[in-house]
Amino acid sequence: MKILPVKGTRDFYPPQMTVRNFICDGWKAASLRSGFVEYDGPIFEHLQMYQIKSGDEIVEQLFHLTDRGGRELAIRPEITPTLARMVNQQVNALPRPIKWFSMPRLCRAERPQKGRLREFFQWNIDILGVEDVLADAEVIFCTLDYLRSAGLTSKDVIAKISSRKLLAALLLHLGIAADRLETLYPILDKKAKLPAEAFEEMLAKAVESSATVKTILELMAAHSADDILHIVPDVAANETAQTALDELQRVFGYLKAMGVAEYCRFDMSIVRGLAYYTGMVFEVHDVVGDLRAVCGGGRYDNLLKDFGGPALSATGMGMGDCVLEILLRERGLLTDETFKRKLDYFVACTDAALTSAALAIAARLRAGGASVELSYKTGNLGKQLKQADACGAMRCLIVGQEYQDGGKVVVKEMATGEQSLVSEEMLLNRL
RNA sequence: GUGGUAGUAGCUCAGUUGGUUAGAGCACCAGAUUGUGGUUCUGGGGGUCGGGGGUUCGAGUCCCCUCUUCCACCCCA
Repeated sequence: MKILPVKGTRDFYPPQMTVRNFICDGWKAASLRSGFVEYDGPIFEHLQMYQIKSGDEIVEQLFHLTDRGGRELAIRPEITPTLARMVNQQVNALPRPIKWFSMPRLCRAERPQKGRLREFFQWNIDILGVEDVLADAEVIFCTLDYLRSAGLTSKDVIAKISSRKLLAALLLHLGIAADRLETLYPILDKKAKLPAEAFEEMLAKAVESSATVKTILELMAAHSADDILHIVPDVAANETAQTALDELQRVFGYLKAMGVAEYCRFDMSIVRGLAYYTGMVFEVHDVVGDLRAVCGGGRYDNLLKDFGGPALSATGMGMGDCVLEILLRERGLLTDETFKRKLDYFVACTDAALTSAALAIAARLRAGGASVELSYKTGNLGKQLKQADACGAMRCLIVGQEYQDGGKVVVKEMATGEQSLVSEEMLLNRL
């Protein structure tokens, strides 16, 4: 019976694995450049852990199971709860600031579509214990630093940045009741995902005053502090709003100082659906705009307390591999040439009697740190050169008559076809 | 969970109103070529036509169910 792969999963054959490693290596390098240290947790956790942050609906969207002891478990659909649990467990022993990154394999029981599968990898960076917006700027910088290192320019991607604190202050200022904010966020978050009319209709249902609806719509299109002051002039006297605005402007100032300002844009329509964000929020999108968000993040100062720990401020970002890979491919940043296998040497042997000598040479080269492949067949040299070519070997060593006669091997440069006769000692000295 | 789309070799796809033993290109393996690769030529292996059921003398082709893919919703941590 033929067994099919599970819906929404991927098999990583060697070429695909090369792509995955390319992405993960880039994530890791960027994290380390910015001073983050790596952590990981178990691939499953208690189901309850995901309900704390996201409620009961979440159960339908993740893979859960009951173990033989009756424990309700879930395969992790995100790693932030694990991070919160791990940090809380050792919160008094961890040196501050806590700058951690991870590249977990996650599973979500959703219907697969473009840029979204049921199993994927997600780069997470988080800074805990820093209330200052410097940490927010660092998170955004590290994200952009990676995207830049992958070859994406400000013509390819844009970081849209806003502030939940600012949005909340503005909405309260406009007379929205505090207990209405949480229901309003998911609606505002839909602005870019819905046609303008449908969005306005949804908003009108949630907000009574049509004048307020109009003002909110104007605010959603704001791209600067001036825009906001123009739309709501009397907000200048609102202390909370002013503080939030000042913070946001400091974030942009820091991002400019770090040389990534060209990627960044203030955009009030970035809200994020989740209730738990408390400050800066941001998303990176492709400039063309036909893909879902490349990544998203923001400040979440209450989460650790919600997980039974002390109040500890936090800010972070998550980036999945699916949309990123589509984007990198579309921009020609993942080409076959990039992933051609590279091998230092291929050892060919033309006489079965010299097999041991060829093996010894290969082993010494390997001991010297070179990558070496060899043929498991002796004889037909043409066939072995063909294999050397297929392996992506830069040089082919031919162990044959010359070795028997004078202990030398033929070194053939695969790119040029140039050949030279070299002693084994000289060969090893080259390493 | 809802709607649409498609499924024939490892991959990309042909396959006539239902009609003999289902084809091509690429890839793979072998030979031409037992000491010289990328080119070329010759040959070979590889298919339960996604799966199951039905109609029919006869189904890759028509009907039903199901699985899977891709796309759009719901959701998006």
